[in-house]
Amino acid sequence: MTMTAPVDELIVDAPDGEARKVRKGERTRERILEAALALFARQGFAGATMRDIAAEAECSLGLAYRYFARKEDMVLALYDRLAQELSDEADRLPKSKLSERWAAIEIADLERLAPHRDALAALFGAGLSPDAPTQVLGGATAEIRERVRGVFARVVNGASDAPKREQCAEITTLFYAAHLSLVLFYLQDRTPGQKATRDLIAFGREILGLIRPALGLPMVSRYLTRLAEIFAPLFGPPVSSNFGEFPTKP
Amino acid sequence: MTMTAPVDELIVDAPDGEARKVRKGERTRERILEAALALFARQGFAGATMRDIAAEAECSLGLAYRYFARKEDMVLALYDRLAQELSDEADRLPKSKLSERWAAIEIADLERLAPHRDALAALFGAGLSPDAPTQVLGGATAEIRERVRGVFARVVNGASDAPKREQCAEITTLFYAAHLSLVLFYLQDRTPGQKATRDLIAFGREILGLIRPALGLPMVSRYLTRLAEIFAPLFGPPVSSNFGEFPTKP
DNA sequence: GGAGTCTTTTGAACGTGTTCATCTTTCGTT
DNA sequence: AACGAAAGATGAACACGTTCAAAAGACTCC
Repeated sequence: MTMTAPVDELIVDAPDGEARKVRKGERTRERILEAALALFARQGFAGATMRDIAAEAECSLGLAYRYFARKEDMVLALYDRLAQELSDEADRLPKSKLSERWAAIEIADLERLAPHRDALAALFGAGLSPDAPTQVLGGATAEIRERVRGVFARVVNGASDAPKREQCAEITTLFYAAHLSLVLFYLQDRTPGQKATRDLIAFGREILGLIRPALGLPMVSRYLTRLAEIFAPLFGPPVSSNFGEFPTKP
Repeated sequence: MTMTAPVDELIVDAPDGEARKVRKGERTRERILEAALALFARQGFAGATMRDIAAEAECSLGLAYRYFARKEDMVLALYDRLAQELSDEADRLPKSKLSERWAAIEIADLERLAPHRDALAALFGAGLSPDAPTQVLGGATAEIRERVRGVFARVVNGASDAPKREQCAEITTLFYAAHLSLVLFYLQDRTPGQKATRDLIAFGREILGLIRPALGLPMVSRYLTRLAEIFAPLFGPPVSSNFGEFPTKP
């Protein structure tokens, strides 16, 4: 979260108009990330070698590893960025019905993901293994998960027909679960223009609108609680993470 | 599907009581596969190197690659085997209610998967990428997919309260989609004894029992049809596959 | 039993992700 | 100005998955 404190965070000397206020390494990290993302887009995740990336960023191979311990961490940084953008998007959402807000945010997310399908698939794929260093639902990604969860929390709470407080948390959990499934679906969707995924979102919107009035019923409410309780442990307690920390090596 | 015909399939000479009726390579393949699965179980998928496997199978590194073009193909062969076993299991299922049969087959499957979580996670993970050679929903796995689909087709059709014919195909598609999701859930389930997954199956069984009487309603029926149509293209047309073919190299 | 062909097997070599000991630069302190 | 430590950067080296040319063996047919 917070960076391991370097001797001083920023130097406000400002020799020229713009940069130099941040640590040099931070700019290097950015340069490497940009190079990586450009290459991922151009030749795919597997097709872009770490040596290619280093060359594109005009640095040595070893330096890339100083800022990104694993190749997938580069995609993780991208995912983090996309999640932040989505978070902003959620704030701009009109105060309409729950079903509309849900569909809107999912469409917005998929549009954002589109240019990076290949890289994201690699990230999710690598994160599937139970002992993977960068697990999708593991400790290293807890911060991002929390951020994405926050997106859905605001989608739910800000709706014109938002359910009552206690139920909002459950719905948020279920929305997050649905979101993960949707992304996986999307990554496998080969239909032109990802029509299947769009249809699925439209379907979800309809069902959600249909179901919304029933959320107050005790029986429905009880089932939702149970389902949310089943999913909750998988999204896990926010184990302490150190993703995003600034490297400080001995 | 069918193996590329070798000059002669089997020699019925039978020098000793048992083997020698199959081609030598087939026995070698089996030996390598057993070695691989043993090592996967012992040291995990990533922990078992191809050199380890070759050593365990007492053959050269190159030979392992003659029978399994990729490391993941070894897991694919395991998955194929498990799918076959599940298919047999489906035939042994009592002619009970749909919800019971569904829950029973899922529990049976997860019990089978349990010893190979790590390896299967690697297979699914590697297959996530759109350009992966062994894609989960790609051409190379079409045969297995068809087999697993068949399992659910029999689960549905053989139920004491089976829906009417046309709807069975749709339900089968949806069951297959649910199955894939369930396996992914299971692979991420860290709760002791995979309690969350078991709870999820129990939940599904309840809901299914609750919903079953409504399947005949035109409105419900129409929604199911739509949903099935959304999923169908992802499971794809059975593109010609050559997984399992016997190698015949120039 | 020998020529010819198909099958099986080998091990060296390549490319890639990752690690690490080491060098250079930066910057605060005296 | 000089020193020393922390930050930044390098590239050789390693392990692993994968490829490939070629050897060795098995079998057919004459």
